[in-house]
Amino acid sequence: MAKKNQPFRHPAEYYTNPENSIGYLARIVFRSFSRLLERSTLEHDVSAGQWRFLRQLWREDGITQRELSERVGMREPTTVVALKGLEKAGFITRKKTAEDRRKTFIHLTPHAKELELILAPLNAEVHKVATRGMTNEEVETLRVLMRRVIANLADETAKLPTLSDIKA
Amino acid sequence: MAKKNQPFRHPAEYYTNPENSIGYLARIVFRSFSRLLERSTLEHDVSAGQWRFLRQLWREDGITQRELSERVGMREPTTVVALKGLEKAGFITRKKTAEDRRKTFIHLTPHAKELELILAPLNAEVHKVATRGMTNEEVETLRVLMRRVIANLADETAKLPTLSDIKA
DNA sequence: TTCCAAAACTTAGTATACTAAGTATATTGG
DNA sequence: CCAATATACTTAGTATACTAAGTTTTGGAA
Repeated sequence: MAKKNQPFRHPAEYYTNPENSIGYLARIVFRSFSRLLERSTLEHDVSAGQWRFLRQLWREDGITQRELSERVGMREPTTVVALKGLEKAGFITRKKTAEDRRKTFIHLTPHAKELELILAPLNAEVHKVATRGMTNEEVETLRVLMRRVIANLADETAKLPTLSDIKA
Repeated sequence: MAKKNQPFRHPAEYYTNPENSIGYLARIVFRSFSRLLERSTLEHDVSAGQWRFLRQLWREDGITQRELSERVGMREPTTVVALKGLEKAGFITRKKTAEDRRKTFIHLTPHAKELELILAPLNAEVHKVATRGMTNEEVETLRVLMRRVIANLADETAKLPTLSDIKA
């Protein structure tokens, strides 16, 4: 990092105040959002973690585990564990084909499909609460800026080798 | 929620696209940020989780566990576990006083104090990467909007009883 | 055709974070 | 004063998420 000698936006001390740190603020937004959402979804026996995978499957049913991982933004071992739980709870089934026996396709059960009508509005409710008092423009600005931060960090992460790459 | 009949900002389907969800975007920002930061801090044997507590202690040394939990935005059991690790690693010491024997005060070791000079700039670096191509105004707007979302969610969470409160 | 590399998933081990319920100490109301 | 409540922390159990290192299957190059 910092190969070019660009000036820092602020001195390092500035970020010791968590309220100034994008990372800290994002964590609190995420956890608060998740906690509130889970209060509603748990009444339908769906945890916040499960909800994240169901949301994607409502959009695209029958994709592979790897595709699902990418869309949800989780690593594959996380997906393996989550799918075990979803399968056990009767929300999904896993199917193998002769075409490519490495792949596992994930399908929603009828029950899980029905849940969309109940659970999707609960998410919209939390969104409404989270953005109370904000204009549509402000909400869209927030999204746009977060996406830019995500893109910036993804670029940098792709650039840098991991610790294990270095050791190898 | 939704006691007043305010209109929804968008239909529920809108949020099935993760890219439109504040919660999803905040999670990805948080994890990307955390991952990149940890790459640097791990070289000094500090994990991302430990870093969060150290950052607060650099600001306020000698506070109680409860105060530390609040400032860092974690629940107390999380703090207990984190402090065990920090103590074992030689970053903090815990002190009891006769004044109030319930309280535990957390103090940085000299080594941990020295680390601030090394680790604080690493955080500033990640911040620089995360906000690359953004103006100071945009960065400040992002912070302000995230703080508003946090305040909105905190209000709502305080209002609602938890599941266990209902059962009690 | 066979061997090597890549792709898809799993397993193992760990860190982070929570809720619920417990212990010990302090404070407060009757 | 003392019982009830509140405060501060801990323990137990679980969910979420990761990295590193497997296994199995496929595809491609020699």
